[in-house]
Amino acid sequence: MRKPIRLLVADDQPLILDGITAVLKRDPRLDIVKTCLNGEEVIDYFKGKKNLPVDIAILDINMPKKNGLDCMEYLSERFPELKVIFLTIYQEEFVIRRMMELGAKAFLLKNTHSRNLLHTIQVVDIGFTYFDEVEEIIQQKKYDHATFKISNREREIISLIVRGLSSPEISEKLSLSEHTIKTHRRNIMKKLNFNNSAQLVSFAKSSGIIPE
Amino acid sequence: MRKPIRLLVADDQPLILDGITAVLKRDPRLDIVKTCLNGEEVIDYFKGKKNLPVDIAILDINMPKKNGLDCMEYLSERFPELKVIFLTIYQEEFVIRRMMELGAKAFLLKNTHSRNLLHTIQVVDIGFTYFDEVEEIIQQKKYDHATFKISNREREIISLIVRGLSSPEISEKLSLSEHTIKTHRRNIMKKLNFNNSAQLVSFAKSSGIIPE
DNA sequence: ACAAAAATACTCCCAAATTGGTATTTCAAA
DNA sequence: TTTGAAATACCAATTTGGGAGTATTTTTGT
Repeated sequence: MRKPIRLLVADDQPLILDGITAVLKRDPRLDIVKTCLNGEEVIDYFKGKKNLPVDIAILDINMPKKNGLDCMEYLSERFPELKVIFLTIYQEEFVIRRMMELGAKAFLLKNTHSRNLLHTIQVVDIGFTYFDEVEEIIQQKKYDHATFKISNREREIISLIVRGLSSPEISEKLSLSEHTIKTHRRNIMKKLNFNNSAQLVSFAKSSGIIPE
Repeated sequence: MRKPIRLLVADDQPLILDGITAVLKRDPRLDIVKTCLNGEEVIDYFKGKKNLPVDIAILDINMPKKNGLDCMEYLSERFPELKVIFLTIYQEEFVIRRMMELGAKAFLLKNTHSRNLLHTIQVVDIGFTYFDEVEEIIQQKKYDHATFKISNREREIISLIVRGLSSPEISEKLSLSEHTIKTHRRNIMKKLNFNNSAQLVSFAKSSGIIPE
């Protein structure tokens, strides 16, 4: 018999991690070597390992501490042979681009069926790639390239707006002039092509562009 | 041996539904009678049934078609003996209040461990209730009775705000005076205790109070 | 070292949102 | 049937947000 495929699975929700693990355990060709609840755990696991301890890492993108993309960035330097499959509920273009840039082997939306996950693992193991719905996602996106040209400061301000802070409150919190915040807001609105903050918050919430 | 506990499980993400099901199947005292991917499926399953077909329904709150709360509202009229356990990633006071109002037997955050879910099922089966972290959630926000008294019209307006419409646009769309919209907005903000619409949108998006 | 991008900060103007008060009509429940 | 809630609509005051223009400093990439 072939050697089983060694897997690492990371998801920040224990129940879901347990669930995915339970599904995978039903397949005897798979060996779940390690499960992690956040990105730091993933990195810690690989730290100090001389040889590649798993064949495939299945990573949730949105995780506390370090997200899945950050993990992969770190890991693929040290272990270029490691194959990574991403799992996420979000389908944002900038995330997909980043993921492909990093050399991910597969991408699955969380609303997939478990047989798809099992199938993808097999396919990736023998060297293929699989990107679920990615073409549709990239095509149907109306936001232009500006979307992922949001700067870190802008992202930070979006995050505070989403958390319900007003401009005066943001300027207070960041120790900046209220004028500066207004400029940032204006630039954000222009880049993303919105006319009011409700649209911005709505977008930010559904897209996952904002951490947490 | 005791009769197994008959379960219905509903979650809109197939992988997670599969995962939860796989976890539950490991316990021989449990019998997963039916799984559903949305609220309509749940209701359809009960429709036409004379006798209660399951003992406990485990419902995700945020589901397309009909959400978990709507499901329970419908089901508990016809099957008051049905025990409902809610699963959600959100912990909005509004939702919890509504859930308790409807007579839910338990509430679990999705970041719980699977052993908690198994334990909760046992506990609920013998007639107890279990509300995960609910006291903390409710305590830290002083409850204003108005919270879940958002009217249908108000809900409709929240929905339009979330979709990015301004007050003039809403008044246009609903053929109402702009004054009326302003009054509704004021009442909404007061009832939910928010100071700006970003907070409202953020809340609406997270809590799932708005049917998409 | 230099050019480009990001971050900072100011001007002015207007539209929209927020907060307060008041009042009428409609409708369902007690 | 009457009470109360919901939906409608107005007036007024203030704050915040959105749009346009400009400019300086700081950081980043080549």
